[in-house]
Amino acid sequence: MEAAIVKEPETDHPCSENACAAGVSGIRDAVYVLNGKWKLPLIFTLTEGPKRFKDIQRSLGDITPKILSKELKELELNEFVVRTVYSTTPVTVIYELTPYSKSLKQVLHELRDWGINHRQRIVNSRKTKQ
Amino acid sequence: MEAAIVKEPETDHPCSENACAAGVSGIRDAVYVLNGKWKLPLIFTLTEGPKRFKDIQRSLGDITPKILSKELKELELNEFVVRTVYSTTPVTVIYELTPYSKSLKQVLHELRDWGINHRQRIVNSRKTKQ
DNA sequence: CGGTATCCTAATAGATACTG
DNA sequence: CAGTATCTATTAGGATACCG
Repeated sequence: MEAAIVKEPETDHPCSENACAAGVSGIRDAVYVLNGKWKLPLIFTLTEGPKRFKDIQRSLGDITPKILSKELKELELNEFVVRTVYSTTPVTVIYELTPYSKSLKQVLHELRDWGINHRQRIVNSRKTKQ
Repeated sequence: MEAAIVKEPETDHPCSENACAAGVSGIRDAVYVLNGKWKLPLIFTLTEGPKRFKDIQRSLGDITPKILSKELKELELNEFVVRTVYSTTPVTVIYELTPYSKSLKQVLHELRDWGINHRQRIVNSRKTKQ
């Protein structure tokens, strides 16, 4: 993930015949840039508006500064996030989504709804089991 | 990921105040079960219909049998996939999506479209840069 | 074909402490 | 506040070989 923005799009998953290719590799390309436990939640929380480092940390609950820092850098590299420094004392740093990252709106929306639903399903299934 | 189906839904990401919680934790719950490089592509390829182990492997391009086996087991545990064995010689094993996994249809659709688009964006940006 | 077994690397992630 | 440094544990993922 050192320079994902110029990473060769994976043209080399030799799909069985022909039709399957586009779909599977579309998904793979998406998963590739949105990898890991934190990127999607992080982008999602920034859809609520620009936030400071510490605020993002609080929103995500239990991410350590080291990981958050790394994730933010990757998102910057891939042009999802912009970082702005204000020379207050102490400095204020604001992270916000780029216009491009708005293209993820539908994905995030669907994923969030599905996740909420899925959790509910698990909770229910445990109730009926006992 | 040993028994994700009974894993405690993560109620413990102490969101800053109130409104942010539902969204972020919805996303986190979704990412939690759909984790890793392969689950989404794997589910996607099965939306094309039931497939055999080897066929799935080919569809995904470069997944090793060990990883594929592990991923399929996790998807079975979480009730996304059903495994059926037919007593031919040699045996035929078919994997297919459960009705529940159809609930991921919109997610997969959006993600695939986004991925295709994202790849195109990168290709274009490289052209204009040179 | 449908997997396991073994070995291995690299990425992920967290704890804790510290700095400008 | 906004991170970095260090150190460590866990996991993901891959190579290769093999088995029924």
